[in-house]
Amino acid sequence: MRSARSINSDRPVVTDKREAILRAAIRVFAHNGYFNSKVADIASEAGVADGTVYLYFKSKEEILHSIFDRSMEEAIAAGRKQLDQITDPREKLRRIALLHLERLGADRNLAVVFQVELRGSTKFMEEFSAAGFAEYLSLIRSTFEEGQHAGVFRPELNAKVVAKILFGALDEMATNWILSKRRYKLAPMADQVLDIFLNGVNAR
Amino acid sequence: MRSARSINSDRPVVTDKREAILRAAIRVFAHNGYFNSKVADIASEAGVADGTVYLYFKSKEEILHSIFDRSMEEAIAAGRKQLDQITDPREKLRRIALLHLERLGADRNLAVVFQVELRGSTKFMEEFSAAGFAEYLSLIRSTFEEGQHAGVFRPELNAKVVAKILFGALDEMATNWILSKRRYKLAPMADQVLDIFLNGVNAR
DNA sequence: CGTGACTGAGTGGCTATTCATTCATAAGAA
DNA sequence: TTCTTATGAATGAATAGCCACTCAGTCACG
Repeated sequence: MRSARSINSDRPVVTDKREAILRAAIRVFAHNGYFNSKVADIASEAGVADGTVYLYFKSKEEILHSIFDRSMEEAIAAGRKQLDQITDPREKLRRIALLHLERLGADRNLAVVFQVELRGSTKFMEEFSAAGFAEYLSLIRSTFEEGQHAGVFRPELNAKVVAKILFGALDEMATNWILSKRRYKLAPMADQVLDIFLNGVNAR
Repeated sequence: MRSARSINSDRPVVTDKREAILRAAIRVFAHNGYFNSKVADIASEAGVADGTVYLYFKSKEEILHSIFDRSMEEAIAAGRKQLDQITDPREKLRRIALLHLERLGADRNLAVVFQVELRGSTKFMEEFSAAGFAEYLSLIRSTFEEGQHAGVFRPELNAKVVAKILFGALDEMATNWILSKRRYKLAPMADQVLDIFLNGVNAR
């Protein structure tokens, strides 16, 4: 067995083993929690030796970072692309909410890492907050502000607060979905949230 | 120096050292995170020896549990008491939201433990979820249902989902407040949340 | 052969928990 | 009051176990 290489690359192509380790880590973190997960567990879940993990990642912590960075990047890129097609701010927010819950609903393990493991320390929270969450929140906020200018949302509302409310509501849907024993589809909750939310912020 | 004893008690009064350790733990957990906190740190912060911690708590984990249990108990008791005085469901929800944010806003360290450290593992989440969070969510839900029966809230809404939305919004206010560098009062956010929320769920 | 990806046993550092010992105070005796 | 003994809260050094990370060696391939 050998790892794939791209032509003209002087380093191992990052896709093969690296990807396997990342996927394994998501599963292991989701099951045991970040702090209770051993690097050895991740390695064996990925079908590689302990040491191999360190050929692709500097530390256990970097694995968690990579999971977050990659997923967030994907999500935001996918989001922006879809939003370009839409002009109505209400419809944009609906799409954001739907994408949010669809993405988490599609991979329970990833959702656990996002909803639970990434929240487990202020250190992570602050780092991640700086990176992705803040950008995401501000995407919601600016969309809302568009709507205010367009006259479809109540102009006296504080857009920052509104963004947090919507985000918080969606976030709670996701967390509850993870913790619930009962299995149901997450994505459809988006409409219920939006129904109430839009009713609350619509200009009358 | 001696530990306080209640009259006719054959065991050390639990308030003195135990309380000191609990308070110290809140500070230490808030600063370093649960998993990065050493029992020795808690002991020294509390001004006792390492071993003393184990005279009052079975394990490090039990300390975290105790923090949660005691705070949650206090909060729910205080909440129920205030709610008894109110009949209008809208006003009840407003009071719940206010109490929620006032309590967290009053003690930043405790808030960090609640918003961040307690979320750090599915294990904790599930245990705590079973105990206190679920009860809290259902308090919100049943209050909302009262309002539906009284005809002040839209009857077609799913009360469970509505409860999660309100909780999620408040929860996000608290988390953001903790992570924010800027200092502002948390409690007043309750009104902004309720404004939008009630607008969203009011029967027209 | 040469290369370098891969291996996995071993190391070092760390820390939750234990327990033999100390000592302040209470209780009893004179 | 003063001395003696008993009690158990408090201590903190020592233990025991864990686990992230390293590195000397293997091996498949070109």
